[in-house]
Amino acid sequence: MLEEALREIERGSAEIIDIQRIQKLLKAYFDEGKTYTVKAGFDPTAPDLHLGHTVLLQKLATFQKYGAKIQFLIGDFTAQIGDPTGKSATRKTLSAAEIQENAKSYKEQVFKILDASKTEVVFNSQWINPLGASGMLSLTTTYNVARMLERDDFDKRYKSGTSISISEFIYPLLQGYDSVHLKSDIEIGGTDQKFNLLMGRHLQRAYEIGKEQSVLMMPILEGLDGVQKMSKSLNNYIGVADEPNDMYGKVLSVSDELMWRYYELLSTKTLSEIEGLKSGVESGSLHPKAVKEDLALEITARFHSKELAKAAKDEFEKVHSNNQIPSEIDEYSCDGEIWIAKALVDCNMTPSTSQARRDIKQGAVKINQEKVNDEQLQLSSGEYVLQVGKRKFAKLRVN
RNA sequence: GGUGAGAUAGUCAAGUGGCCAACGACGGCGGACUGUAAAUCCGCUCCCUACGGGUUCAGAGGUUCGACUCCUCUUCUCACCA
Repeated sequence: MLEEALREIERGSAEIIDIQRIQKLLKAYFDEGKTYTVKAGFDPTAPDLHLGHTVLLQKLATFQKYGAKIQFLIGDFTAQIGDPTGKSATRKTLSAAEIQENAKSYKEQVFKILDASKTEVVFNSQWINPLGASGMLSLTTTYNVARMLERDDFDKRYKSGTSISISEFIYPLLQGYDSVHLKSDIEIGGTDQKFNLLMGRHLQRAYEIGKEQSVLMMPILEGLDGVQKMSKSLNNYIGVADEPNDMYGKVLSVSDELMWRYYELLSTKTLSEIEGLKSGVESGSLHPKAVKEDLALEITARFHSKELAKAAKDEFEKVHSNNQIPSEIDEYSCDGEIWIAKALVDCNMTPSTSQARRDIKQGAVKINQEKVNDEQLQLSSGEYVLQVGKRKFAKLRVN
């Protein structure tokens, strides 16, 4: 049991510092039912979660299974500074109102994964504000500028003469101080957070609270392309708020290789179950597509519901396996005869008539399931189902 | 503050007077093959009812029959020096 718990906790992690302590905590839980705390900090700047963010949440959920109390920290104070990690320029500050708003939507999304009864949501302004100038001052005596500048990002900016605000030096200290205040046993975060996470250990020692948190770092999740990190700006993400059909389709579109990565980091299946699936696929007794469908179902169901996930699966099969028209498609109408290329633009299916012509030339355009060959085609009055490529559909009524 | 280099389509990056709507790579889109996979192969990739026309190569002027290519100024980026 302890063995298995450890395996699940280590699962997918990039680096763990002081694993022995985690072992001890787990042992105390299994032997005596003692709980412990796991802290994870979230920046309330970006409340639009995608699956990349849920990797951490998933890990927290695993900890919850094995006796952890989660300290879900919303860095409302620190967000006013902005984490300098990986940034090449000083960041803008957010207003208090914006932070509150973001924090709220955070909470709404997060409890789809975490067990609310074992989670304490805390805001670090609660203890940082009372710290006062003197508290802040004594915090700054625990570290020095030379070591701060060892950090890669600071180092680069320092050498190139780019501005580093003093407040940015404060950021890691405050994040570390959170661990002091919360007396966290473990803190988890992304690999990019290593410096900040270690600061927690340093400060816990400096403040002599009698423990030093273990640190568990999770890797950055790859996006749909399987290469770059999942992010909104690269448009290779699966959003937590995505529609069931989109979500299901996106999961199914990842490569087989990436599927295993997603299983490891996103699925609630146990490691041994996943091993079973893997050997099933290798031996040929399981079709990779079926395994991927299960993953897509699981993920869609988590953020929506079992029923909606099943419906998304059915819809998907209808459209893609059986080449039928989706049940819900956008409808448009226009007056009078219309040129096909113009119609495609008007229905938001192509960005320009030039593109529309190219698509027609390449045989990508269908009307009522029939391929269009004539670029000059005029649509007279009637109802048409337009299709470009495999996935773009629209219904057009010409009056 | 001084000197030098540079700014080209979504990104990177060729082109240094006409052959340039601009090589190539990546990305994206489409087609074939499939499991809407991946890999692979092929095509497309500024706009316009188009064998033609229009607007593009940081911005503004200028030279020229003709400029992405030459000159001037402006803005921004980078490197070296101080």
